[in-house]
Amino acid sequence: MKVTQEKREQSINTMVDTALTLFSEQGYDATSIRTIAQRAGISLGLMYNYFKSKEELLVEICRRGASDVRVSFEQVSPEWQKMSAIERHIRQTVKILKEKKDFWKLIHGIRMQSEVVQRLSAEMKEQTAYVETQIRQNLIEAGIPFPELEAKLYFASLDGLAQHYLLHDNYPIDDVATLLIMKYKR
Amino acid sequence: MKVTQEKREQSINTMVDTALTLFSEQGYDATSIRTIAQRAGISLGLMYNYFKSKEELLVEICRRGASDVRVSFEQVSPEWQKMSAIERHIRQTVKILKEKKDFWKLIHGIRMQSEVVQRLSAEMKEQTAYVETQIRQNLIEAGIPFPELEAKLYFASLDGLAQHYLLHDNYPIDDVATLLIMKYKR
Amino acid sequence: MKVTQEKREQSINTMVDTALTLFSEQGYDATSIRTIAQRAGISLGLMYNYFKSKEELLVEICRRGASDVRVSFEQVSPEWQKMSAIERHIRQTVKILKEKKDFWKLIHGIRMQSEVVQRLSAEMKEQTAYVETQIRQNLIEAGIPFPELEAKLYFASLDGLAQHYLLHDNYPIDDVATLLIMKYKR
Amino acid sequence: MKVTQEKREQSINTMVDTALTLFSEQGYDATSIRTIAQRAGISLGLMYNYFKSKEELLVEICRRGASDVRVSFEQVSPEWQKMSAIERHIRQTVKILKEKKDFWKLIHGIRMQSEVVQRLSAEMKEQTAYVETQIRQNLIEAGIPFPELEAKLYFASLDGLAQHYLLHDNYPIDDVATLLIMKYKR
DNA sequence: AATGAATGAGACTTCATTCAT
DNA sequence: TATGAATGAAGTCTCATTCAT
Repeated sequence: MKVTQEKREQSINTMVDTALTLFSEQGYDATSIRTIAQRAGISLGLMYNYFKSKEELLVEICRRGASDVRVSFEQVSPEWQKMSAIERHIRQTVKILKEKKDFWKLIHGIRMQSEVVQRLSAEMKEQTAYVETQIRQNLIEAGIPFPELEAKLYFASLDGLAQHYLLHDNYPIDDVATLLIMKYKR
Repeated sequence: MKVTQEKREQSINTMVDTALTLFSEQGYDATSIRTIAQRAGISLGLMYNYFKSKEELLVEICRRGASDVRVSFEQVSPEWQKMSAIERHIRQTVKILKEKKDFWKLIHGIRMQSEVVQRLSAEMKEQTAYVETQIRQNLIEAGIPFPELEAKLYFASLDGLAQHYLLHDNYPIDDVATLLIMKYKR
Repeated sequence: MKVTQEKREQSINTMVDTALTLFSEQGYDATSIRTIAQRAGISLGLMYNYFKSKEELLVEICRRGASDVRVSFEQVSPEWQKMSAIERHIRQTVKILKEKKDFWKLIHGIRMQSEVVQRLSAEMKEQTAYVETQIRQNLIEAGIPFPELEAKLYFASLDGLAQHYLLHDNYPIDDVATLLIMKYKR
Repeated sequence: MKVTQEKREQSINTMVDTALTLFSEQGYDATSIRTIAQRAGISLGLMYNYFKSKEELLVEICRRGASDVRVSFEQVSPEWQKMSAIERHIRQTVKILKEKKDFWKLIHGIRMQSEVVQRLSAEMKEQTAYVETQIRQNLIEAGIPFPELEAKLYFASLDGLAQHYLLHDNYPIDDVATLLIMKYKR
């Protein structure tokens, strides 16, 4: 029973990891279930013992990704304690981006078309609503005019940063992030 | 002969326009040639008289899009004469974005996976290299440190702005753009 | 244009005929589209140019079958003019059964499970409602008690006859039909 | 040991009952072994410890159904003693039909295609040959002409009755059966 | 005896593309 | 030039069945 459970989870992990890699490399649509199965070293049919469909597999990948984000935002490393909310947010975003580059490549690659990802985005927004509130609060406290618009610009900039990091090799994300942080210092 | 030529061009225009609309609505992969032909009111086979393949059609769409960008950047409206290079660049970008929303939705929707679009991006970069130089020059002249990085941040921010405009309904792009411009005033 | 139209119809006829034969031999579920295509000498994909799905093909077969029934019931051969409504109905039913044995084998083979066929049955009932009225009227005029129940028994008997004819080789349907007719003489 | 034997039989009973229910609801082909196992609350693999295949399971269901028929025909309730052979046969048939509606729905649903059921039908004919002889004898004694054909018509009518009872909700089978019986009175 | 993970053939369906007319 | 019939590879998904534990 326990062995079975373990085997099951191991298989699922293998599938999810392989799928994520391939999805991020070739795109969701361009990756066939057969290819995933082959690369994962399992049979085609096994996928369907655990996931009702290809989309379900995508959903699971997203669920895990979202979970990782949540965890990552919850555990603030000690050295970041004294940072401003914005600096911490940027640093954390960059960290997550680097750690889960595959996942974010997948997300950014399909978010314009996929309903799944749009649903996920909405959910993640809810999760990180607290962070957003902090950011906005921070902008207000800094006496910055138009804090609402300013927040929009902030998120757009950070998103663009992510996009370019995912799109270009050797993008100096840390340096550009530092520059962005400086814009909001004092 | 000339009439024929005109009919030909008109057919092509219809095809390209219809394809662009559908691509931006449903995505490139999810749109079939048959659907395009039906919506364009022409026969399936005719598409292949004008375009060697579906990808060729995409290429043509991109060519036209790139051309529009070039034209748009060349003709500077009089009222923008006295703007700074950056302000002008942002305003023009926003203008192009609004005018060709379909096109940009398509581009942003597939640029992460499609080689075609990556090639196009490279080409467009070459086209707009002059603009980029101007921007960088402008940053330098403004005495801003790290002009290279600063340019990267600038383009990332503008790209993020575009992304959010394309992604969200009723995005107040003009206001956010104004805010971005203000960052570079003086 | 006309040629195209003809080719189209010819292809469709071939498909429908082949499908009907195979469906009646092996059953609807057990017959694959691939098999139909092979036997019809056409490519697999062509089916889907004309029929949205396997079920749609079944629907078309049923439509044609129902149409045949309607036509058959409309044209009463001269020698049947003087028959009673019931005798004529039985004779016509037997005639249709023999002429379209394939079709009826298919129908009787799947009517217990298939919604398609149940819908069709309902439609055909509407078509032949007039006949049913005639039968019932006839039973009433013959002074038979419980005409409603009697009509039910009549249709059940006729249906059972059909069933056994379709199920057993060399079933003497004409003789049994004659016997049934005699039950309702005078 | 005996306990084991009992458990075994109980498991088998559960499987057979569940399978019968599902087969009659959705049809034999449309019901998967996995679904049966889930609904029966046993594991997928266990089915194959008791039945070599899905068809074997069908065979067992049919065996039991046939056995029930035999038993039912053997035990004649006292009140039916004085009925004619035909009246008794019809009443018994209706009784069996009602008691095992699931089973008969399954049988009637697949008998046109399934070899299994055709084999079973043949076997059941042998089993009930005695009854048939009685019926035929009865028809002869009643001085009815063409007793062979008459027997065929009789069985067809009864079969049609069954078919309509299985096919339509609230079918007044008792009343129609009574009417059929009356046809053979005296 | 019992479990359910694993398999792979095969079903339906879509779609870019070709080609005869 | 224009049509749409025809093709067949490839994709997703199902399912009876096997087998290690």
